[in-house]
Amino acid sequence: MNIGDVSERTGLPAKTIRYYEDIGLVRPARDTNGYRVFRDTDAHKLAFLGRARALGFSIEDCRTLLALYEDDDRASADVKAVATEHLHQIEDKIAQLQAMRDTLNELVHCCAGDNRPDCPILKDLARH
Amino acid sequence: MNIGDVSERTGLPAKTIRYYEDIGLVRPARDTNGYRVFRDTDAHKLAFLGRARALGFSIEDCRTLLALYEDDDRASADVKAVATEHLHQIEDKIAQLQAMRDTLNELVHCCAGDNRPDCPILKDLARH
DNA sequence: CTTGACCCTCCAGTGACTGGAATCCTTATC
DNA sequence: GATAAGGATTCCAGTCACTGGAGGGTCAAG
Repeated sequence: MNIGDVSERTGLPAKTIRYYEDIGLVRPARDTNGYRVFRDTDAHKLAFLGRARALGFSIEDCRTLLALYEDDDRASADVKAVATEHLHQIEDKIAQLQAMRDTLNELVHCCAGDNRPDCPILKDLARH
Repeated sequence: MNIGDVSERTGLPAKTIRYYEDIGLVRPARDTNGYRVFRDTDAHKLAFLGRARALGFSIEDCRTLLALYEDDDRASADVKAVATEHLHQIEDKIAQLQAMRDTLNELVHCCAGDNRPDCPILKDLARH
């Protein structure tokens, strides 16, 4: 499989796949012409990475998760710890964003949005 | 006012304030010794920026908002447009994160988290 | 033999800072 | 006057996870 095929299969851009090789997440073989050759296991790993990234895991988390995935002697507790920590971070982020949204929502609703200069949004930002 | 004073007043790190000068958001005067000299209007602008950033506005949005703030002939509609667009982006982001959270939450709850290797989180990431 | 679709590497840029090195200025104390 | 602490300066590099682009090699079809 060339990089284009595996890109289509996994939905990851070829650039991203090359980058993942660069940082050691996958190690595809090479053809005599220098092209990367991906086996099914490589494609599988990349799909795994794509899904982990889609869940918001950092690259380093992905590296850890991949290592755990390939370790038959892993403890599921280790996987759960990574996921739980990540879950907490997501929850924090959601709370932050919701606070922003609530404030913004109120400000936007208070603003007439016409051609006059008077604006409660700016007033709030500039509050003395 | 030196950078340290304005940093304390606004809560922005000195590094950040220098960076904001670098990208042209503020233009403090200079003392004969080369030190930045911040007037009240500079401190005020920086506080404005700090609050806009805290609401998640991008630097470019902040630049726009600051320009609108300083333009007595602004139309509040222009401010509202920036804020509304940003609000939509935040709402999208929240929805994304909530979807991640829901998936992760379920996976985490399904995982025993013991010393056995069997793990539904990895199973989901690796789904064939 | 040419065309177009692939593939390769390498370098630079993104956003919004942040850390660190090396140096200079000010203020207080001895 | 020396010294030390604390604060100021500049400049360079790094963060994260890619992404874009230049410049060039390879392959299959017509």
